[in-house]
Amino acid sequence: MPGYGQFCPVAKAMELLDERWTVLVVRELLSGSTHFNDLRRGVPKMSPALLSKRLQTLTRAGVVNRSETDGRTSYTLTPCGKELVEVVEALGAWSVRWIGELGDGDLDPHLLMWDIRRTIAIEAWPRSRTTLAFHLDGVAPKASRWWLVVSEGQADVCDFDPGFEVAGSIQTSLRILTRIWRGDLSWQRALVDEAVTVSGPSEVRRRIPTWLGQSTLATVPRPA
Amino acid sequence: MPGYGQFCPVAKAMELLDERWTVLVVRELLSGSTHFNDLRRGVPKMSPALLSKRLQTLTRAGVVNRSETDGRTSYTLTPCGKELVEVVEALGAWSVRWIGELGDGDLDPHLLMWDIRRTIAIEAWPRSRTTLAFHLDGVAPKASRWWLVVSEGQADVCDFDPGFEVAGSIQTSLRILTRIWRGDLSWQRALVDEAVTVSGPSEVRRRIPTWLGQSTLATVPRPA
DNA sequence: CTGTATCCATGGCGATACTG
DNA sequence: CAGTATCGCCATGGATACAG
Repeated sequence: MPGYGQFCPVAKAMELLDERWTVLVVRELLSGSTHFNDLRRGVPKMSPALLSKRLQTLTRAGVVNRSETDGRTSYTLTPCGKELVEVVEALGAWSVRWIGELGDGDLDPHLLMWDIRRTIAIEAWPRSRTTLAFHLDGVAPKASRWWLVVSEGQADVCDFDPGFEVAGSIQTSLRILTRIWRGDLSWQRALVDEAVTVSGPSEVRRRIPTWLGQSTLATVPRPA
Repeated sequence: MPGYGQFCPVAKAMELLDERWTVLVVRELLSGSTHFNDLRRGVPKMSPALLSKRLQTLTRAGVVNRSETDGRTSYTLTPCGKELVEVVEALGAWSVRWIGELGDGDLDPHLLMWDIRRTIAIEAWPRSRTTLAFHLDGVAPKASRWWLVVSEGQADVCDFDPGFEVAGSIQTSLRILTRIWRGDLSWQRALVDEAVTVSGPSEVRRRIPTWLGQSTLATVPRPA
C-alpha cells in the first residue's frame, strides 16, 4: 500500500491524512494541545503507541515540530501544519451541516465537559467564583455529575464535588447537552421542550446559555 | 473499528472520509465523471470491487446518488456530496503548497495525458484540426508517445499515431511535464533550462504553453 | 510524564477471474 | 458496460504492560 500512485495533489495529501486518527491529532494540535498527555485527552480512544507513531509520521512529513525544553516534550504545528486549519474547518463545516446523527458510542461526557470548559465565555461570568453543577441522565454514575468552576478568569471542570456553593444546576441527557454544544439544538428549543432543566436563581437561569459556549461550528448554517 | 467514538464533527466526517480511496472517488465525481468506468480511469490503481464498495458506502451516507437510465448506471453527487468541494479544494491547495515532492510511483502518463486533455484551453487553439505530439523520455515505450488532437471544439488523446499532420511536438520527461501541469514549474523556466524541447513552427512553439492548460491548483501561491 | 515494547487478531484491501 | 466472486496476505491498529 505505497500510496495511491497519483501525482494529483489531493491524492498526495490523503496519503498522509487518510490514516486513521491523523486528522484528529492535527485537530487537537490546532486547538492548542502541545503535550503528549494533553493530546491523549483529546483522542482518548487512541492507544498511546499509535499516537506516538502518528506524531512521528507527522513530524517526518514536516507538519509537526517536536521540541524538548526543560525535559518537557512539546509538539507544535509547523507553518505547514497550521495551514491545515483550512482543511479541518472545511471538514467540520461540512460535517455539521450533513452529519447530524450521533450514535450512542459517539457521546462522551469527558470530552464534552472538556470542550465546554474550553469554549465557555469567561468574560460573561460573574467576577466572583461561580460554580455550576451538571447532572447527566442515563450516564454511568461515575461520569454523570460534573462541576464547572470559574474563578479569577480561569475555568476548571471536576468530576467530583469541589465543595463550593453551587450557583445553578443543569440537568439533561448527555445527548441533549452534546447537541446544544454542537449547535444542533438551541438552548431555547431545549428549554421549551423541557429537554433540559436549569435550576437556581432566575438571574442565573437566564444567564447560563450565555455563560456556556458552543462549538465554533455551532453557527454554521444548516441546510434547509 | 467502529468509528472514533467522538461527537466532534471533524471526527464524524473522517469516519467516512478517512477510508482509503474515498476522497479520490469524490474528487473524480466532482470533476464530472458519472459512470463506473469513467471513475475507474481516474483511480486506475483501485480494484473494481473496492470502487463498487466505496460507491455503496458513499450512497448510503447520502453523498452519492446512484441512478439508472436506459440501463446505464450513473453516479452523481447529492447536494451534500457537492459541498465536499470545499474540503477537496482545501486539501488540494494545502498539498500543492506543501507537498511538492513526487515519487517515481506517483507519475502516471495515462493520468497526466487525461488531465491535460481535460484542462486544455480549447478556445485558444486554431479552428482547424490541430495535432500535437508528445514524447516522454524514460517511460515504457508503450506509454511514451501520445497525440493530442483538437478538432471542432473537441479534444482527444491517443496513445497511437492517429495519422494526422503534426503541428508541433513536445519532448520532455514525464516528471517535468507533470510538474508543469501541476504548476510546480513554469513553461518559461522549463524551456530556459531546456528541460523540455518544443519543435515545430515558431508560431506554434510560442503558443503551446497557452494551448495546454494546467491544474486548477497551479495558480495557488507557493510558500516563499 | 512521555513514551516503547510486544503481541495478536481482524479485516481491509489487493489481485485476479468471472458474469449478465 | 458494470459490476461480483473469491481468496489470502499482511499490515493496521487495539490492548496491555512496562520503562526511562
